[in-house]
Amino acid sequence: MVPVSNPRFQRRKDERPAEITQAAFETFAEKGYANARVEEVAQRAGVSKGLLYLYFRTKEELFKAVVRSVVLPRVDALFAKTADPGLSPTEFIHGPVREFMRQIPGSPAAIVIRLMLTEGFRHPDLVDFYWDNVASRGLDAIRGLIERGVELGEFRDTRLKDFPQLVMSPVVLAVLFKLLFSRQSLDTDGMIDTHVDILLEHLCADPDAGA
Amino acid sequence: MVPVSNPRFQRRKDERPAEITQAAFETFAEKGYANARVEEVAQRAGVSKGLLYLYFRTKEELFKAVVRSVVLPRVDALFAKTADPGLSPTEFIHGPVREFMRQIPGSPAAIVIRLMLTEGFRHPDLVDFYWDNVASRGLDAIRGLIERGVELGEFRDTRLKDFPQLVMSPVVLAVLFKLLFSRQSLDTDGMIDTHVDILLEHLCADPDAGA
DNA sequence: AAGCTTGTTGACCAGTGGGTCAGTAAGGTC
DNA sequence: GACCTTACTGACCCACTGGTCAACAAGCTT
Repeated sequence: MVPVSNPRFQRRKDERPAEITQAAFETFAEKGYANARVEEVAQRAGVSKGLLYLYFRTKEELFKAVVRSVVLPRVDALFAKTADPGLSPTEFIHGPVREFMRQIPGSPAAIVIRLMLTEGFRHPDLVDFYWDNVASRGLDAIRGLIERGVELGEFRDTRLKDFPQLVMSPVVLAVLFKLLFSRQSLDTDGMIDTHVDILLEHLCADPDAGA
Repeated sequence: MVPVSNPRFQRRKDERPAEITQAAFETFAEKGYANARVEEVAQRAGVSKGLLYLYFRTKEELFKAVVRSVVLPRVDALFAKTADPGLSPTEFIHGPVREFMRQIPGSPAAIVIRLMLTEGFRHPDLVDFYWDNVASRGLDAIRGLIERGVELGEFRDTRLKDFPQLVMSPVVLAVLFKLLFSRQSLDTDGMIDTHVDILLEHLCADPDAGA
């Protein structure tokens, strides 16, 4: 009559970190860093708090692991799509770029952005990581895209190429708007479409039209 | 030999709230809400913690008082300038609006924006306050400005008027960028100028030029 | 200068939550 | 099946901090 069939727990060394990381992401997403209890993370992962501390030295280490594990796969997937050489810069912006911008609000990326803003300046090395792996690479990609369009004679050579941030700014705003003023409705897609139209209009304008 | 000349404290009932509020603003700005200690706020205000709790019932009340006291004067000052009737919409955007946008990053408003983002969704009534008194009014002002330009025949009638957020989005981005990636340099003024140029170009474009 | 009001202090309390560790048992090995 | 390694548990510790309150004294009034 020994309860062999019902062990209190299983040893699953390899799976634990990912499971804990996932639970932590959910908890941080709901509560933010400071208000997330390590105990709750452990519970969600179906694990004791002690075990969590076996895999992650501190709460801060856990937080960093979360950001890395959530961000890196997403970014890599995105940059994989970027490598589509069959489209002209105009088509590329009007297609994949616009689609990408539409998807960010409402995706886990939005939560990561919020976490970066919320907790970022208390974790400088995390910000550096984010800059190197996400922001910097993204801005370079946009700049490169514009420059390619200029070389091809498709785009005008304006100062926009010096400020690739301008391309993404409505996306960031949309993320924050929905996060903060969730009570107010905002047609995110419409806003992004309008923005993309304005940008393409600016880039493609006939230089001889005005003066 | 009674130390009459050196009283341990002075009674300054009227000045205390403002002084405490100011100290709290500085502390919240540096540490964020969760990491700011009430004790530290009291010390900065040159006051005991007990006295602070005489003027503010809880830490949260204190936080709300801070946001109100910092935001309201600024917003009112801004909307006072807005009432300049001597400028055309184009001139108005190119002048006061652009100047306003340039000033936000680097002003206390930036800190308030960060605080709203950081702590906002744990203080819904504060978000409502901010929406009613700042965001909503600002967006209405921009929308009104564009519509006036359209009526005067100065601007094209495009979808931009449905998304006044687009006008402000680079400012928000600049604030966050400087806050987060303070290590990276960003020519905020140049970016805003470029943005304003693109917008005015879009609004003023000769509708007969293209097709 | 005595007496009163009340602005102000500072020691204190209690809840919270990050982090620890002695002990337990899963599940291999021989 | 005896033995060993170690993944895992859960009770515990304690630093920290938001909030309280009895006592104190500034500075009026008379």
